[in-house]
Amino acid sequence: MHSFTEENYLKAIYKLQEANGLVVATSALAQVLEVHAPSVTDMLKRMAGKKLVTYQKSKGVKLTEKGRQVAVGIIRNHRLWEVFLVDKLGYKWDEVHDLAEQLEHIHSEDLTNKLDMFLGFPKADPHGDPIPDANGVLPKSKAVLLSTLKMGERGTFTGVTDHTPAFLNYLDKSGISLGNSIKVKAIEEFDQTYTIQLKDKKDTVISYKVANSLLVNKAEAA
Amino acid sequence: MHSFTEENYLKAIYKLQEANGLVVATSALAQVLEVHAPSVTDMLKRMAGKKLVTYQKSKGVKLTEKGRQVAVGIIRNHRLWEVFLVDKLGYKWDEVHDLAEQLEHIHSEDLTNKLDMFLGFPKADPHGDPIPDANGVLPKSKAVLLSTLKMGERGTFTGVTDHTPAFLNYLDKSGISLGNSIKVKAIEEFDQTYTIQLKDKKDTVISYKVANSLLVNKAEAA
DNA sequence: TTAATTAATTAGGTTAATCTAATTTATTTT
DNA sequence: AAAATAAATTAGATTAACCTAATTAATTAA
Repeated sequence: MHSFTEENYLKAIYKLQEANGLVVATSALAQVLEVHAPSVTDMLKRMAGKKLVTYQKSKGVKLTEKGRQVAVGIIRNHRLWEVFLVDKLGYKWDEVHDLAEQLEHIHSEDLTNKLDMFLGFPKADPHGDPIPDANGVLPKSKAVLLSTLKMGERGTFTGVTDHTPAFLNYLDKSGISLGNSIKVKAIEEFDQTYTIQLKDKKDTVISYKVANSLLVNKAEAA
Repeated sequence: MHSFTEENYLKAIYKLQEANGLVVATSALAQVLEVHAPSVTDMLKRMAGKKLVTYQKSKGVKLTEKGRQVAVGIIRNHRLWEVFLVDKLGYKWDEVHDLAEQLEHIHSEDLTNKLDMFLGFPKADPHGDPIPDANGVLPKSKAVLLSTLKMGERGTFTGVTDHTPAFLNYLDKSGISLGNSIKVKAIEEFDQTYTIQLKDKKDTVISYKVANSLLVNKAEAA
């Protein structure tokens, strides 16, 4: 079995690879894992020895297929436990991340699958992030940033790109919840402030920063 | 926070203290933790430094109050997770131990308490072992071994002292389940084999070994 | 394209948790 | 009580995961 540390490296590499391209830099890993660069170099060598990553000196790392499987498995665990915490235990969506960081390392495929069933095979976690299936397949999402919509366009709010409690709380406070349909009423040219209309609600003004952190499934043009 | 290793030592010391008396021997710990004696000596010194145990060279260890609190907290976690696994995920009582050994180390009192509530504040785990409350108080049980009952006496089966899957499976196979009322119909003098009557069932013959691994709440004499 | 800057690696250490082999301390047995 | 046995400790190593300081490699700027 893999250590928690290895699993955290794998997850971090996976996420950086998704976000920024093929190869991941030592410094990027050091930053997200909150360790110093030489520790990363060290660890990557060990992980390369276990065929979890391909590592080329001073060139960065990539996951091997084996590494990707492990990484996706952990993400699956994480997101399922988040659903459990919110749906079953009554946690709020901004409270579950740290607990899920612990729970994701429980080693049992069987438990994961039983949990999945218990939760009713959810397709996304409380933040709208897709849950990989038992084979490690992630549903391809067609969601786009709200900030890419033009005047008059509509969509359904399906996820966030900023997972900080601060941002999630802001959304709660503003009455913006997953599943809401949103229409762009106006975009201020000067500072790209968005005026949006939430289903059955009066218009709300959000900053570009916010619009750029919300994922929506764009409604088909009528 | 304490490491998983420390927590496992604390739990082991707690259980040995309960079972065998005040002070726990290095060798006993080495055996249950499946490590070698010098590792135990080493660890005990470090734990004594953290005031989790009182350790006297060559004299054995005891938990401090602080150590006891941590140990009982872990046992609380363990047993609550076992209830979760059986009641919510559909595991059998002989399958949950190893998973609970992992889950017990999730660090969050709040999670433990929310889980407790979600499960309906169970008083015992699937094997009948009592669950400590949020203050670390364990309900005192008056259960006795079935092997201490005399001819004609009755009781309710409330727990086991042998938690091995093999034994638990044997009980399943024999139709002996937690909560069953049991009456001693006969005790064979020669080998102490018990003939017992299960509620609504025909008589069953069990060995002394089995009778000595079953806990019952003795019925008051009418 | 050389110089300056930034990123990554090597070298050498630390800590927790383990090990084996050797020694010391306790407990039994004669 | 001395000898034999068993239990515990010390001594010295190992491994994973981290660190700082020094060096080398890669990138960017002049």
